Amino acid sequence: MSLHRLLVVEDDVEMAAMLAAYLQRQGFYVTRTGDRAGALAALKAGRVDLILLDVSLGADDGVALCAEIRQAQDVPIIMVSALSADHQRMAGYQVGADDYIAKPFNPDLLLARIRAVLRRAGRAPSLTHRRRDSVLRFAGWCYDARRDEVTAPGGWQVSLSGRETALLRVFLANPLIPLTREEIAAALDDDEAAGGRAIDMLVGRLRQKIDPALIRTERGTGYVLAAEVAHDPV
Amino acid sequence: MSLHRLLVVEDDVEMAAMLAAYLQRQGFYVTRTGDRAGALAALKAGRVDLILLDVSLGADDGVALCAEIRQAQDVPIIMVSALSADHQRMAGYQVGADDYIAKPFNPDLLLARIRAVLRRAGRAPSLTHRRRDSVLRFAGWCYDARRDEVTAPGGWQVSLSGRETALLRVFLANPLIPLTREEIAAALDDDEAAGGRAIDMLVGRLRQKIDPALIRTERGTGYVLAAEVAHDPV
DNA sequence: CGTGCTTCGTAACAGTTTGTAACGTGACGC
DNA sequence: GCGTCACGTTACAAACTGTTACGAAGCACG
Repeated sequence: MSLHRLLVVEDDVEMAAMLAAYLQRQGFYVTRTGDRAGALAALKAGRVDLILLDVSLGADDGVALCAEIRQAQDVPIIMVSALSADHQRMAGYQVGADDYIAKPFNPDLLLARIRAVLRRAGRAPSLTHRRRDSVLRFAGWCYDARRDEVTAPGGWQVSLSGRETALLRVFLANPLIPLTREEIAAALDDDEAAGGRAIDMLVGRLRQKIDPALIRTERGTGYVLAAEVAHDPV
Repeated sequence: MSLHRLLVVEDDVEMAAMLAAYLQRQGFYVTRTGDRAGALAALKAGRVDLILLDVSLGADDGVALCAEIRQAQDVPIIMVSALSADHQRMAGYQVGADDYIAKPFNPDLLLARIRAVLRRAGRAPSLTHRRRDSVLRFAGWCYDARRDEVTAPGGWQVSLSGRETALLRVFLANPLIPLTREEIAAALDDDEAAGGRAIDMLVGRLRQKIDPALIRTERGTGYVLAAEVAHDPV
């Protein structure tokens, strides 16, 4: 079974208890908290698969909290609220909520929607690298992940530095998806690189060694690998 | 910009037309169909980023169709229905829908939920139409989406900047449809541009590079691409 | 420990892109 | 005809990016 970990952020203790009991019976691992500080602490403490976030949290604002969480993490968030007006719902979606459920709600319907979001989130690609033990082909080029070797369409071998290889792998893991400098820096586990122009330099050097047209610039945004990638299992 | 491809499956022609027009103005590439056969054909023809699926399709059953599609593909599906009872919603989620929206609905809320699902699905804007309709012809001109190249009727090549290309694609996605500045800004994912006269400048620069007569001004309203667009499969 | 090489970052410069401001011009209502 | 306002166009400034140059850090080797 799933054993997903849910975080219920709800300041109404009775409501939170009922919700937690129900969800636990449905096979989820539930953490409860009632305010912003508790939610952030729980997120810091460990991985959370989905957040049920009440909009009205007493002193704290659920919408603002949603935005705050979303800035740092891509964790699925379902907002729960007694406020059901369209503009209030849209405010929730605006700050990155995956769904917005008005109180009172049918618990079974909530469950269905939790499952729908979890299913979808489970398949979302992340910025992490994929399997290393394969050969990737893109636009006539070839990257052997086991040997860290890059072969040009003509058969020539190109030697990349460690950092260039890491960058290439980031692109290969996210083909045709525009990546910001911040995302690239994060994928390289190098937060400092996000500040200066190190990423630009790196991209420039990689471009010089492989086909410059393969990495396109998204002005004001970042860079994209302009080719599809085929994974050859070996 | 977005340029996601949506498939609207709706047997009420008027409703479908309104929906398609609205979504096109929001910068989506919309395909319409009214029944199961049409939906399956569209899915077979090319990649679709999201399906808006009406539950009541005359002879066909939307819920069954959803299940059928889900068995074959992981494409995001939002069900749309006049049936808003909880058990009917749950039936939708049961067969793999990502969201379920009851009619009548606020178009802006629908838009927010489409965006939420697309974001979670992690789909890069579909490049299918680039491949399948990778060459668009309009009034003797030609736009190769794969290379972002524009060719004049005489055969000369015109080089457009990124933003000019984006604007041209917005027009090509909405031929003969008058677009307000706000709609263009929205399609360009640039809310700031709606305020000043950036859109006017952009249109002016695009006009200068291609035939000025191709983009007509709707005084007091916005601009129209004054040509039909043919999609050349490649 | 010094030397030479490679790698990788910052600084600086130039070319391009794009928005704002300003001004003229043409269209529309009267 | 005429005033007003939307729009086209020019000029300019700011931002972004590619590229070069250069220096620091790491590493192999004698």
